[in-house]
Amino acid sequence: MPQVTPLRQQRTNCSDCRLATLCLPENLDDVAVNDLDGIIKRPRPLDRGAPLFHSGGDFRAIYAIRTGAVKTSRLLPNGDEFVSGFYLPGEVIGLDAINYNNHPTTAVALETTSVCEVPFSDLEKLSLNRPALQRHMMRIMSRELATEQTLNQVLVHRSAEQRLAVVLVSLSDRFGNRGLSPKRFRLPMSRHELGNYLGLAPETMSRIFRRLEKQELVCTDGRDITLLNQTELRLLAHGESEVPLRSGRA
Amino acid sequence: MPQVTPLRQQRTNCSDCRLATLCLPENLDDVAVNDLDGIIKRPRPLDRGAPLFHSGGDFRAIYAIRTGAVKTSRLLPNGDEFVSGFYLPGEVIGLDAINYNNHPTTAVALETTSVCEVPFSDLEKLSLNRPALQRHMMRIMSRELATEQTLNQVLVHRSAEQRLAVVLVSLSDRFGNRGLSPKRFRLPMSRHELGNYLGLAPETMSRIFRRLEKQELVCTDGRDITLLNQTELRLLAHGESEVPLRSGRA
DNA sequence: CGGGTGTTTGATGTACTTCAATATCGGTGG
DNA sequence: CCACCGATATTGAAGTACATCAAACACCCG
Repeated sequence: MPQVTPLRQQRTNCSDCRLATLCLPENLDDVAVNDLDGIIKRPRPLDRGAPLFHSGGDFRAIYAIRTGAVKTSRLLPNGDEFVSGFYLPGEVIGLDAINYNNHPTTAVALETTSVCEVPFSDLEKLSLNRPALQRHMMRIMSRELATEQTLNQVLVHRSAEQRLAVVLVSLSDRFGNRGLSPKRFRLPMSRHELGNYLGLAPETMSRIFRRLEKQELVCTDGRDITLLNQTELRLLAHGESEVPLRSGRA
Repeated sequence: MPQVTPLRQQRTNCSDCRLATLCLPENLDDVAVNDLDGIIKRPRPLDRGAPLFHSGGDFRAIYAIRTGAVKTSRLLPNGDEFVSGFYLPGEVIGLDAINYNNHPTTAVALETTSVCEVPFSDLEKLSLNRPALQRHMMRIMSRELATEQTLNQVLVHRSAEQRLAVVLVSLSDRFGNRGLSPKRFRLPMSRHELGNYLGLAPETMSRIFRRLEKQELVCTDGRDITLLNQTELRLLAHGESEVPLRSGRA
């Protein structure tokens, strides 16, 4: 597109994107990157609360987040919402829709969010001739799978305090990998949403946060979080602290 | 291999396998099936308790179960075991190892079990030229991902009774799809293992089973299960019963 | 027929939920 | 800029589902 690029849309191709190391396979050659770039759409940013796709909606594309944050959730017939994930820049959503050809979850922007839209049929065709790309797709999905399994076990076998420690550490790592501070960050989601994700009541969230503060592990100011003692927080998250596990015996 | 096949090893290729509809993509032509068949190894059956692979072990292959049952679990440094999944004939394990190139879980046979071993590097090469196969791999992983997410929400947001209902229904469906009775089946795992998987103490498992029996939903005799009222059990499992959810409010 | 494992049952404890009320934040308009 | 409002967060008191402890019981394979 040899035309004037609006100021807002700098960095609209993969080769310039500073998230490329997270998004793209390492050993993808320039030609392949260009091909990939060719199929990617970059829709205008979503406002806070705007849906990226709806539960039950047709599956057409997967999405890589460029800026902002997204939550995915399932809506039950009775109106209950179950939050299933939070996604940050460089992360990919929609992979769980490939099999049934429609999205099991609804994805909503938690703040102003811009994404790369990758039409899946194009991606499939492209990856047929690109070993690196095919492998990358499998790796992303495999990683997601392993993460989800780990999460499962955390949620099932660990106390509220440990669950919260786990997400805080996870967010810290993810912010860190994106060049932001792993010590101080702002939660993109409400306590309510975070609690829902962890299977905890908002009141419990509040109490647990206060408990972590009393232990001088974290310091909170609304959604702003400061990790005061990462080492100890990680021990807590990994269940290697003195605190016993829930249902920990064998 | 034009040589005499031992009696035990009947049905040693994909085209004859009655699980092919579960295992293989629908629109894979005969040539492709033969190629696939060429890379698959069929090791001798595993005895009850024998490991298929170990946590931390090198990732070389994924495995499709032919007969028997397998459980996967993570072992914590302190000796605790977290059961992460149960797998039946036609199901594939090891996909979570692709990304980090080693297995996050240990897989153990719950009864005498035979598997198809699919070396992953061969599979990758093969699927480069086979759109149907590449798509199939993605679909399997996508399905696994969606399943895992659903499970997450079940475990986090639902009561012990509903969790048990969910696995029973799941097992019923899976046995049904494999040509076995969806009403009567034998659990391949102990109550302890099932409880661990669901995040429940064995004592709780026992009590919940008795509760389901009192409600005339199921009938148990050790590991033998009979589903007496599938409709109601499914309602319970899907949270549409009168029984309230745990932490159900939005 | 024993002993180890897996299951059941009861009594007690507790982590988390739920309910209810108050406090704080973030935005909007006077 | 402050007043106001709804949404979000906090705090306390009471209830409950499940874990834990302890002991009896069934089962299976030697």
